[in-house]
Amino acid sequence: MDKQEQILKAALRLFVEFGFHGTPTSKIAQEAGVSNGTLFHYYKTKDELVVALYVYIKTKITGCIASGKEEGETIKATFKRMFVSSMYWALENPIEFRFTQQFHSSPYLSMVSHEEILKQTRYLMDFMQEAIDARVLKPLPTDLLFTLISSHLAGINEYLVASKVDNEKQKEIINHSFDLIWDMIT
Amino acid sequence: MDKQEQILKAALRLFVEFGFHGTPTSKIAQEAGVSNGTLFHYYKTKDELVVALYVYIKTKITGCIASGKEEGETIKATFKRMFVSSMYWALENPIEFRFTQQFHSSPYLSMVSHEEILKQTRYLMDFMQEAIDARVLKPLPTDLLFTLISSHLAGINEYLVASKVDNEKQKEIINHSFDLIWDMIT
Amino acid sequence: MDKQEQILKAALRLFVEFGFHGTPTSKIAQEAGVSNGTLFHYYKTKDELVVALYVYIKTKITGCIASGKEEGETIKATFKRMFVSSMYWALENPIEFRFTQQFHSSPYLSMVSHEEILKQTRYLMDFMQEAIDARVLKPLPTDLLFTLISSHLAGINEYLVASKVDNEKQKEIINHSFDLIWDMIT
Amino acid sequence: MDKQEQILKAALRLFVEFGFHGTPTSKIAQEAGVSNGTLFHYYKTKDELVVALYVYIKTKITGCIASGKEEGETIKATFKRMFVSSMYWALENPIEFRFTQQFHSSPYLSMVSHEEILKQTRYLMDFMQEAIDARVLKPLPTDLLFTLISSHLAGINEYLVASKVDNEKQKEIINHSFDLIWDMIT
DNA sequence: CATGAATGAGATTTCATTCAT
DNA sequence: GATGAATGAAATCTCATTCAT
Repeated sequence: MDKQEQILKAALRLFVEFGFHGTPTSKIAQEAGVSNGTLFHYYKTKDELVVALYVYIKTKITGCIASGKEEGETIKATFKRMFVSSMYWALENPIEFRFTQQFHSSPYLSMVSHEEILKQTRYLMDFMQEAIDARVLKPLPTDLLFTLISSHLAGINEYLVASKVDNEKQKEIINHSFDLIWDMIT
Repeated sequence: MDKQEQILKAALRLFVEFGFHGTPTSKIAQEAGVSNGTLFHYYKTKDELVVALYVYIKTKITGCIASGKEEGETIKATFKRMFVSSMYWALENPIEFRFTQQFHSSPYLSMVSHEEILKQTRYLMDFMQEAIDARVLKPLPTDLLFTLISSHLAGINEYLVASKVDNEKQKEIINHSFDLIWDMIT
Repeated sequence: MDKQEQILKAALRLFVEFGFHGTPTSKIAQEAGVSNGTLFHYYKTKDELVVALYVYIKTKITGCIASGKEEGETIKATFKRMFVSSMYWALENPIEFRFTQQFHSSPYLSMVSHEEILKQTRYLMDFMQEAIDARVLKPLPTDLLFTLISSHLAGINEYLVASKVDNEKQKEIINHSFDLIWDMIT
Repeated sequence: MDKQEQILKAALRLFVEFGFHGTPTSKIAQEAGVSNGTLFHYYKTKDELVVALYVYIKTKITGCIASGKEEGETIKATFKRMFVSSMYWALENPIEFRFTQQFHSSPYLSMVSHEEILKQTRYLMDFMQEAIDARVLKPLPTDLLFTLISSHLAGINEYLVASKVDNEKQKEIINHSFDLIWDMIT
């Protein structure tokens, strides 16, 4: 087994359950089945581990959202595909999603290099700029659009998790919420 | 001087700057100009202080949002008044607002008693239910509405804080974002 | 009510239940129904309170043991009366007795002034010396005799408390244990 | 060097001199020549250290008392051997003996598991039961016998330590005190 | 690469004691 | 006399991090 990945997996579970500061590195090592020292062999500091975990997860999300593009898709279709797949990713990976939420509202966020952030968001930013240039989206700043959509997604997700609706209803709400946001930005 | 309030003020500032765990109680006491023991005279534990601070701030927000009601206001007007005053409260009290954001995505949230949460949200929940009964709002669950609006507000606020637009533009965005959300929920 | 006595009563109960160091002065004050400051009004330090409580209890025991002397009693009869009344005192006042036991094997013992100790033991020491002079007791040092009898008493008491025997049996054991000790020292 | 044993040794010395609560863990670590953290690496809490020290010492005493058994010894001889070796152990290891005394009359006693206590006393209890079955000892409950002998031993020890008699005299007193207790229980 | 004993700075919390009212 | 808010020294315990094996 890849010890590095075991460490990340253990860290993820524990961070979400107990918070970053509520999780000692010793417990992560123990849960991962490695020694205390090994953790620090792979990650020089605890902070580095936290950030590495964030980048690891973010990369998975970005890949997931970007995939599935079909030829000749309309902008709206692309948008919807990305919106819906983000939504389902969050629903299917609640632990990972909660981790990113926690991370965003923590002092760790400022430890992620600017470059890394750009790398993660570039794809979406570029897409939105194109959509604006094509007169499909309203000519709003792309980061405002990004923020609006993200917070909308987070809101819907929070609701779906909290009020356990059945799959049918869930699908309906997701579709509906896409329409709402689409109306907002076009 | 009320030492209890001095402690809360100091805690607020430091928590937002350094995070809950990045702020030792000793620094809070020092910043508040009281002894270490005094802090623990008023709050049995650090956790208790954090929760007390949350309740203190939440109570202020709730009071602020609820105030200003005029006779004969339409539901939409009431809604807009509350939306706009929430927005301005967040903009005028960025420290307090960031604190509540931090608090919500922290393990401390689960330490707030259910009763306390109800007390804070009842007013809005009741209002939304009435608006639904009056066929003004869509017949969605009030907690979904609440979550949607909250995350929308947070999104807009984040954007306004990040991209420092002038007052005129700010006002425009707020009005516009109200229209967007109003379209979503009616 | 005499606040001083209330404090002593509360202290006794708490010291026996939680130990000297497991009992904060604040809890004593609370339990006694007086303010924190009042406790320190009567006793300058916690140590002083502990010692005062010891002297208070010891005085009661000594008085109890010395009382009941009848005219023309033989030395053995006097001895037995004192032995038995000590035993019953310990059984009827288990809290007080346990307190003295705790006190004896604690660093507080060395805080009791030599004079105070003499005052408490003089009566018994003198009596034993007379008994030796009268060739009734073996010519052993009185403090050895004292230690032997005390530890014997403590041993029997511990046993009687631990193994709850009925009154009849209890009486029998006490009488028997007197005979044993009497054989030892005569 | 075994750091764990160094810690126990330092703790023993300090506990006897200053009491359990008068001895901060920091001083134990310092005296043992290890860091503060090391102490807590071996013993999760101070309480755990205190109890571990007790078990450590008790095990040494028990081993010492049980050893030296010769073939064909009469019950009385075995009894005397154990009595005398207990006495000498206490005299030669006054620090250890005082520690156990302190421990017994402290709230820490209740933290020792029932099993551990049984393990320590089984040997003696069994022996006494056999002696009773052989009609050598009076048919008293073994725990009464145990308590009586223990308190007698403690009493004699206290006296011998307090009144520094010469070796000759000491031996005489020990022998004599054995005769006394033997008369009591047979 | 892997280990885990060792470290020690630092955090939270307790509590005897004081003192202004 | 009585109060209890205020104090701050000190205690226990945690935990990220290092390093010899």
